[in-house]
Amino acid sequence: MRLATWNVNSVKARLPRLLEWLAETGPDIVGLQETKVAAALFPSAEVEELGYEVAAHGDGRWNGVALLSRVGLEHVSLGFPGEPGYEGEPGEGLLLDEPGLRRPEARAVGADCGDLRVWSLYAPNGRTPGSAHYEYKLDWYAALRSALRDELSRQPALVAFGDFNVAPTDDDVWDPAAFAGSTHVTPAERQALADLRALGLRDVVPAPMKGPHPFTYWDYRAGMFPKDQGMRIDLVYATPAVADRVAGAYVDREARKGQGPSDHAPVVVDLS
DNA sequence: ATGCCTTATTTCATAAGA
Repeated sequence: MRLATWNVNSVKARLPRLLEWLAETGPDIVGLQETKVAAALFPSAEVEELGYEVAAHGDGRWNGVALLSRVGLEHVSLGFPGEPGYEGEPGEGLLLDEPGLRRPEARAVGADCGDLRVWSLYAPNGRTPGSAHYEYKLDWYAALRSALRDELSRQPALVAFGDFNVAPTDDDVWDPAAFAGSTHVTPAERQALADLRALGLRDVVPAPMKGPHPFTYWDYRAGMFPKDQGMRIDLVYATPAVADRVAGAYVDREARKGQGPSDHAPVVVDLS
C-alpha cells in the first residue's frame, strides 16, 4: 500500500505533471492540497481514468484539498466539526455580517480508504505572528485536534497528512536564523503539532532523496531549490496501527525539478 | 546544479503564498 501527499499549487496548472507522476509512482491513496479549484471544476475525469476515485473540496481561487484512492473512498467528510473560518483583520474591510464570511475554507477532506481513515489537510499560513490570520491558524489547529480525537475513538488506523505549514524543529528549516520573527517556527505553532502528536499520532519522517534534510518545500525565488534552501512542512501523521506498518518513506524531489513544478515535493509512504 | 517566482482573478495590477 502506497500513500502520498502533495501540495500541487493549483491542480489545473499542475494537471499534466500530476497525471504523469501518478502513473509513474502508482500511489494507492493520494492527498492533494492547494488545488485552487471549486470542487465541481476538479479534473476528476482525468484522474478517474487512472483508476482513482476522487473526493474534492474546493473554494475556487484559494485553498482546496482532495483525496484520490484506488482502494475505496467512502464516508467522505468535507471539513471537520468545529472547523473555524477566517474572520479577517480588524479594518480589513470585511463585513462580519456578510453571508458566508465565516464559512470554513476548504482545508480538510477525510474519507475511509480501504482499512484506513485518511485526512488531506492544508493548514492556514498564518502570515505574521500575532496577526488575525495567525490566531486563525492556531484556532484551526485546536479544532482539528478535537475533531481527530473524536475520529480516533472510532477508528484506530488513521493518517492525517498534508501541508501543515509548520516546521516541527529547527532542523526542518534550511537556516533557523532566516526565520526569526516568522511564522512556521514559533513555539505556539510547534506546540499545535505537539498537541496532535499527543493524541497518539506519529510523525512519519521521510528520507530525503539528496542531502541531509527531508525538505518538502522550496520557494520558487532565488534558486532556493538547487541550493536546497527548503523547509519540511508537508507531514504525515499516523497512528501506531499505521506507523508500525511503514516500510519506507521519501520526499520525491524529482517532482520539484524541471518545467512548471509545484513549489512543494510529494511525500511518499509505503506500508507493509 | 538541472535552476534564479507562480498562481488565479474583480487581469496589463493585485493578493497570497511561506
